[in-house]
Amino acid sequence: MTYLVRYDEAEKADEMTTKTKTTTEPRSPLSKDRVLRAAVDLADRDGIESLTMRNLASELGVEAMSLYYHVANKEEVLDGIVDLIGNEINVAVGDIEESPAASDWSSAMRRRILTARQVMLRHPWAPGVIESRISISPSIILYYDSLLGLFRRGGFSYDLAHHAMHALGSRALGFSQELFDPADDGNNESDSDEMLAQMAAQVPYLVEMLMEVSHDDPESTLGWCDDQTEFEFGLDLILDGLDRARARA
Amino acid sequence: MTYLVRYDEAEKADEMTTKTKTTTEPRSPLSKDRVLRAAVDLADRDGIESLTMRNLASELGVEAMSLYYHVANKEEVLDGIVDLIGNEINVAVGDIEESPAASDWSSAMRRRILTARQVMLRHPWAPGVIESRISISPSIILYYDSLLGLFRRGGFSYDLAHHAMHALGSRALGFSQELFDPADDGNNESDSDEMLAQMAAQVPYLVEMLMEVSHDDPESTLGWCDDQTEFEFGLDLILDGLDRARARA
DNA sequence: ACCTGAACACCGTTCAAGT
DNA sequence: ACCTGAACACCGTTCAAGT
Repeated sequence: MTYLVRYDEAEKADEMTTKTKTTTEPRSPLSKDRVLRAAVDLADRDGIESLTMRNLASELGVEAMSLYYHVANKEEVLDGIVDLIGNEINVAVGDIEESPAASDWSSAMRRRILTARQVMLRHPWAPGVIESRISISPSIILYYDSLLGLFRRGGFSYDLAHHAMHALGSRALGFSQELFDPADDGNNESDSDEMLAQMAAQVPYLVEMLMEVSHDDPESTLGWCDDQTEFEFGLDLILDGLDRARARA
Repeated sequence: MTYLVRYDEAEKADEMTTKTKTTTEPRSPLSKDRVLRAAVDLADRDGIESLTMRNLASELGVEAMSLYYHVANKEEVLDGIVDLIGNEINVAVGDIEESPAASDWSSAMRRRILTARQVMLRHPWAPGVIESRISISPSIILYYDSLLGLFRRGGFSYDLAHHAMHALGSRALGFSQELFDPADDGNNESDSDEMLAQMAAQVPYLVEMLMEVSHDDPESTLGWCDDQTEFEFGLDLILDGLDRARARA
């Protein structure tokens, strides 16, 4: 009886593999890979704060303690899901030509980074988890190495390429954690004009700026106000600067 | 008796005000400000993971539940300590001349940002907490407004200044969360040569780069491998790019 | 007005025990 | 080999009660 219940719960989380199984084989046993994939799905669906060991277990139709047979602890789960995201990036980026003309390193890198960004937009929790990791994921090392290869074939010294990777920072992975989202001050548009007038005395430049510019496409926003347009502006600024530094060297 | 014990514990956390108090007055009552300052001290001393309501309370010689009389919840504590850091930045930045020659907006901003970075280096937990906040701190809004003023007086349109703030991202506050710290793979130097040889097949460029370049000053490192040299390289790259964009406009 | 004790609903994790 | 029940040491937080 408990058995059947467990089966039903697991089926929800993993319909496809279950359907193709023979009916006598009750459940494919848990594996580290299934645990990690379920963790990504859970974070995608309910947010990273819902990713607790207990929630993750129940998603897999299992008790929390069973997870510890497959992963050492929650840190290993977090390391693991970052690595899955890294794989997703590497697959997505795989289609992009590897050896562009040396003069064109910049647009090749641009395409890679914007592709990585597409992956991040599918997993909005990923930037935060990536930044919380102590050791770096193997798949993301591979991604970095591919960027480094582009720099090298584009004529960068290792020294400059090293600076370049640092200058890109998290932008290399397609995101830039923004710190200030004027749209997210908890006001709707109607009362914001009044609000702005009151703020003008304290932060005159900010208020004037907000009255002139505004964000347009909320769909492309990743967390704060890292929207597509701003991301590309910053990215191109850096890529241009790097190309000038390369030409100078 | 319990009374005296409480007094002694609290004195440790706040010697100065206690010393100047009359001996009949036992304790200055808790206040939101004292709670927040104790929270900053605790995070500075023992790390942000030690900042629990129970730890914070005992630091103040009080029970955890007492804190809730002064702050609504832990989120308010975190918002509050970020605001304290913002104040610290504004004080440190206050000495810098406000109205440089228009042509010199860049070096004036550079000084401000590197000053903000000094504050961050004193509070290594601050970047993480800042990025975790939903609403922005008033003191940091003030800081942003001062940067915006520099852009404006330097000849930037609001539109370009807006892009510029986004391009700077967290660099405006003096940090850039780095994602990859090759030095932190858990190896000491002796076995790393062997290690590198094994990695070479998978990530050839990375290995070759690591053999050529290395980080030198661990003192200037903020968390990952955001060291002073790399931070300034990235910052100058962006500031240069922005100045070119301004001249073009 | 300010602080507390007891309790609640959560965490991650250990360990001995089940099949 | 794989999973579990009970328990532990922590969280943040509520609420009625103390002074």
